[in-house]
Amino acid sequence: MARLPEYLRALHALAEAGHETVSSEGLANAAGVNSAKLRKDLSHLGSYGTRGVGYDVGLLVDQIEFVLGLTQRRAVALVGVGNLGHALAGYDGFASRGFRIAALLDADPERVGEEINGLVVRHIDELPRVAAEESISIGVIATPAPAAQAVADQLVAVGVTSILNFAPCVLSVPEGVDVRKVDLAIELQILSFHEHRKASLTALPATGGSALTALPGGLAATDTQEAIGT
Amino acid sequence: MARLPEYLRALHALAEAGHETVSSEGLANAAGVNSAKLRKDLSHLGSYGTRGVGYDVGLLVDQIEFVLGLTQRRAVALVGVGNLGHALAGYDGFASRGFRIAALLDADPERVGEEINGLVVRHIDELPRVAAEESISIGVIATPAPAAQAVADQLVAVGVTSILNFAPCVLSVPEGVDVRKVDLAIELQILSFHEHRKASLTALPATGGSALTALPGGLAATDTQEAIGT
DNA sequence: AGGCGCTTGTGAAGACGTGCACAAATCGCG
DNA sequence: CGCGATTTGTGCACGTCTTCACAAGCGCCT
Repeated sequence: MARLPEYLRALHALAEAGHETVSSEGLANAAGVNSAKLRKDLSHLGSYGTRGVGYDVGLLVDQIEFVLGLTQRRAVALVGVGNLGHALAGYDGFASRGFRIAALLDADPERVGEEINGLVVRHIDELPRVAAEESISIGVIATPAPAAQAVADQLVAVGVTSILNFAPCVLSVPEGVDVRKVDLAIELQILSFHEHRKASLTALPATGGSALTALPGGLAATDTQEAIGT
Repeated sequence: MARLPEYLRALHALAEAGHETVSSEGLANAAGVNSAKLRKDLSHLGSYGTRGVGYDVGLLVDQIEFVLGLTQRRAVALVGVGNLGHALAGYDGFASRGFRIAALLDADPERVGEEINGLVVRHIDELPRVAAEESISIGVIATPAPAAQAVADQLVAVGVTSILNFAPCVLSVPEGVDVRKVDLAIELQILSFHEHRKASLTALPATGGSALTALPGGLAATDTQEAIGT
């Protein structure tokens, strides 16, 4: 499930806070989900808590890390060392969550040779050699949109089967290759949609507004963290 | 819907390519979704294409931009000018997609006064004044996790009702405030999960592996762009 | 040993999203 | 004017996800 990493993060936080065990209710709160949902998710893993007590934090961490394939530290190749790529290369959240940036690549000769965080930027054409040196398990694309498809093709060609795409475009990849997309502008636009909806609702509480604003009330973007607590 | 921004991006690309109209099939391909789903989404907007012809690209762009509330250029306050925040401040994708970064804020006095992309970093305590000057409609949190909740509270206090959170933690906000979360490490972990699953499957095609790896086959992360095209 | 409170795991019901398949509608051409 | 090609809009069925509610199990206290 896509929620497992969230549970894992919450569990790490709980472990650091000194908790040995945690109830489904407690973990659900920390992860921002329903407790029943959490229990069902965990039961799908075959993970056993103990009734009347809760889940063993350390054990659960190990189990989830295993399921997520984090027992090995995965090597990541980052392509595109522009604005965003630069930030990603310096983001220490990767290292602390089970990943190792193994290579920085860019097509711009101007950028090749630059050192970021102890890693030297290499030219994208060296990708085959890089892949031979390191066992790249995930490719991250942080290039401009027009270059993204070509980069994806190159990554696939050297055997990468998981790609995280920050470029605002859809990638075409062979079957068996997984692509996840993160588009910062889209996130903002979804928020903008909610803002617009909220504004229309408060401005025209009775009429309901024009046909366009009078969308079904339940029209909500998925994955939005609704209001929690106070 | 969360897919509207994706449609919008595809439409802009089509418009630049010179297309006047587009069929649901064509737009669906460009946006990476099923054509039936696209038609249903568009019909929920009350948007009318013409049968036998398709959708008018320009008209559809206007409609979606209106629904998303992009007719006005929304002001964004970015809090946390660290690694990631710095990149976001310099990301031109925001400006070109309907947003304007109106303020850069940070708690570190060291960073206050720094100029990024023509904007000066101000101290977070100036947030009320900033909010009075500009009509902030969205707040972006790019701080370390421990600071995120406090920042969120401050944003809410000055009337911000939409927050994009890059910090790896869940935020607690009052009802009526929307929070979207983007966690780069989680995206990688989801890919790692797929990698692990694929590896287990090919390694042990018959046995199915241990109880933990033998997850229901349909256990897939949502929002993943499955293989498309060749 | 027995009972009580607490927590997990799960069955069932409902909501929701997805995709097929087809009727209705429009355009172009003879 | 009529017909065929094409494409939208949508009813329907299906699978998935979510949530409630409760039985089963565990530990602690007496």
